[in-house]
Amino acid sequence: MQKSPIHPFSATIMAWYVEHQRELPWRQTKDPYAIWLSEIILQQTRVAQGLPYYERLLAAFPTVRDLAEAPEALLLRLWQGLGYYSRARNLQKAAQMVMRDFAGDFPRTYDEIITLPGVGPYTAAAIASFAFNEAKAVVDGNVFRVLSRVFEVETDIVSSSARGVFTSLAQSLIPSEDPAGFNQSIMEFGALQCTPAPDCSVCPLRVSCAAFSASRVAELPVKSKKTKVKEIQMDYLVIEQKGQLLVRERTENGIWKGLWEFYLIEGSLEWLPFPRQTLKSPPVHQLSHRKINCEAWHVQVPDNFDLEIPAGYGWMSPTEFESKGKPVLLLNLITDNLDCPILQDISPAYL
DNA sequence: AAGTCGGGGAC
DNA sequence: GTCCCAGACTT
Repeated sequence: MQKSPIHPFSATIMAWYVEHQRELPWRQTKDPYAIWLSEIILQQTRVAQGLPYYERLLAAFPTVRDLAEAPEALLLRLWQGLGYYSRARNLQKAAQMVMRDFAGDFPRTYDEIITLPGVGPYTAAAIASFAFNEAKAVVDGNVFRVLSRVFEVETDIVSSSARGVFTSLAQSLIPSEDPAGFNQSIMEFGALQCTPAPDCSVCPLRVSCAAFSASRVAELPVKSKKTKVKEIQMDYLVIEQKGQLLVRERTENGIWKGLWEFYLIEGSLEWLPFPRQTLKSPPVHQLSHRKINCEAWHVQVPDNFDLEIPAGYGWMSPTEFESKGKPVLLLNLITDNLDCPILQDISPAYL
């Protein structure tokens, strides 16, 4: 088998990487479990935001067995504040699959790794290359940006064909000698040098970058879609009786599944004949796909009143509620109303 | 192919 | 305000 010479692009970014790489903990290990954990955390998440979660989760669950056997509620509490909570649920499903289907030994090939829930083409390529040096090119947001500019690829990165186009290109550039180094290099290059608004004056690819030569750096990559934001209302009653709170787990599919919340007002609340004290409303909770307006009230139910418990809800002590994962919206609600005594007993800390 | 799913940082 | 981040899953 003939060894193809390394492409100038690959040589340049890999040399750049040697000089400019950040020291990140998941780059110091070959443990596929730790690498997998880091990749799930970093999906659609900046390094700075994910880093403390990686340290904390790896300390709490040092092995895939520890993760597989953990209570899901604990995992979601540790994931609190990171968002995309299905990542955490899939993470544990995958850990249990590794224990059951792979005898506790993390799968070693791209084709096996991608069968794990929560692991798609990007993550499987990342794990296979970083942990096992399999020559599978990663394609993430950084790779779209770098390759679209350097080679002036105008394929809309939102289109269904984009992944195939960019994967083929990246795969043609990956050197068989060091797939892991190439993958790390191109992503780090996109994260630090070829950023959305780059400083091309210090770029080592300046002379060979097609977009720079054509003064089209700002136009690439092409991305057509713009997500529209729906505005919704979520009002809460902090219902208290005998030092307990009326709360529930969000079990339905959708936003915040697996997290816990106070009594959510969906329609009218005529069923509750008690005075309410207005709580300070958190500012508008802005998500990438939702704009959530929130109002909240505190209700003290007399000890001797036999309240009819709404379906799905139950009484819980503030201490136990603290141990559950909660949306940041609720953490903000708690933080903003610490003059309400029962809310003082719920630590609003993320970590 | 389009929609859903969080939260936050950079500009 | 806009963009997008080491994307994957559902419909």
